[in-house]
Amino acid sequence: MSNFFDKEPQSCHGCACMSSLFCLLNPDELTLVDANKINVNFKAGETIKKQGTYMSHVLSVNSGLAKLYLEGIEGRSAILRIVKPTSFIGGPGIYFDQRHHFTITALLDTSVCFIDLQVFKDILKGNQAFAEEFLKDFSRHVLTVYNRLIYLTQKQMPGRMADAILYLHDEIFNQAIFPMIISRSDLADLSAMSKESAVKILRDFQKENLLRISDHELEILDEEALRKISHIG
Amino acid sequence: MSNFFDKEPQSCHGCACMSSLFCLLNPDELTLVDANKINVNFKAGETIKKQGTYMSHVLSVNSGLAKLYLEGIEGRSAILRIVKPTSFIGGPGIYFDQRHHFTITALLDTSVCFIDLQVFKDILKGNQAFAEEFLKDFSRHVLTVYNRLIYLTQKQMPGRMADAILYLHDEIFNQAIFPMIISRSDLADLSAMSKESAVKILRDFQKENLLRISDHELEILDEEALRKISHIG
DNA sequence: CTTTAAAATTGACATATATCAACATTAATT
DNA sequence: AATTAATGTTGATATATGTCAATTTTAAAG
Repeated sequence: MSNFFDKEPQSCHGCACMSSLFCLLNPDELTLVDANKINVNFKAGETIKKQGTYMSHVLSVNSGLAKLYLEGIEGRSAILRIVKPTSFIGGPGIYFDQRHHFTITALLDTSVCFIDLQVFKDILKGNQAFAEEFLKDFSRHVLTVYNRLIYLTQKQMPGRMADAILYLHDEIFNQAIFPMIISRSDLADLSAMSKESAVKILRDFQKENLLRISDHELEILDEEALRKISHIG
Repeated sequence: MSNFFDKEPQSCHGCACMSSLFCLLNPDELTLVDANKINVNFKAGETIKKQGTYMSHVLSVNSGLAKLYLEGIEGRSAILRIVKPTSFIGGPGIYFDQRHHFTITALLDTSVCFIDLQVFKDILKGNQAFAEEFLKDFSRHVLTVYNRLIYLTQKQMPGRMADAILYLHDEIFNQAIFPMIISRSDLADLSAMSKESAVKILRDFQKENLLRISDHELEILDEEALRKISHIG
């Protein structure tokens, strides 16, 4: 899809891919970011950041799609969020131990800007509105994790899968039909079950005409029923 | 246990109960906190803060013990942490929506200071070291929630219960024998299982001489074995 | 001290869920 | 087009876990 000519101007000034957080920077701060960022393109499937590594930069996703997940026990994963453009990605390591506490993998070809962590922190110190918005973003993330903890531990499989699909609908794609770029294994990691169980639940949902998965797309046919299943648990 | 005469000086200056975060305040800031805080004593069982209510203050636990939990589905709870003195309690509501996103209940008679949120925020703005420590504390909390999410969704009951007990040992009491002030129901909420299952797992642990629960205390008899169960899952 | 309420305990049972192994389908590579 | 690898699918089976109902123990209240 990308070729030699579609490269961006490479300047943060006027960058259309800038995540909303950075809109709060003044021109000087933006110049500083510009001078201390690296832009990298990842192919689908590639690892953007690996849990446990040193955090030298914070991230901003310009285009594409990625999954952000905790690496758990014996190779199992818990997906915390699907990252769509344009999103800022920091994490608890910024102020705790300068490590990444989750792994990020590209689901599609994905363009990411890496912004020097020290520069980012310096700007945070000097720009109150920026700092507040950063904290708001982080807090919102924490709330989604609270929510995930509840629904993953207190609902059973159909409710969890319904929540995963409604999450994709409400937060990522915002339409009843969306491309099925998330594998059954990913859906299992989003809803804390084995991939075989995920397949079976999805089959049941299709039998009951709640949704359709074919031609690389997922269509929600009965949103109300899905919400009901989510609600019942 | 408390009587008319054991009241504190009521000044933050030189207060022995101050949580470590507030040690980073200068005298003027501390005076400001002092003038905008309320101290309240709760009896065991009382609700200190209720999820969903407006966040007018942040909290500091001076003495006693409390449980901090998410209210989930159909009255079920997920305990995020046991709060021991002296601890600061903020939460994602500070910068997101000024609401409390968890409920806090006293497990013992507990003394809490409520510090005006706006005053707290104002001090954060002006004191960089204080702000950094606040963020570090919040980030540490987020990491424990990540950890909880993994172990609650990827381990089975014996591993989860072992983790709950080791959490009490490592983080709260720091000794092999500690008072059993946490009910079976609380242990169930700490390890995401029914209280009947919690009872059965604890019985098994006692049969295998991993621990002893009697006379209102819990003694860890075989820490290594517990850690092994935690590790295996 | 007695009564009542709350918490803990138990076993039987139903069911939710993972695992396994085999197979089918699709995508990637040569 | 052929081959390989990855992903998806299925049913049979074992097991983990919750629910229920009955009972005991402990704590609280009069």
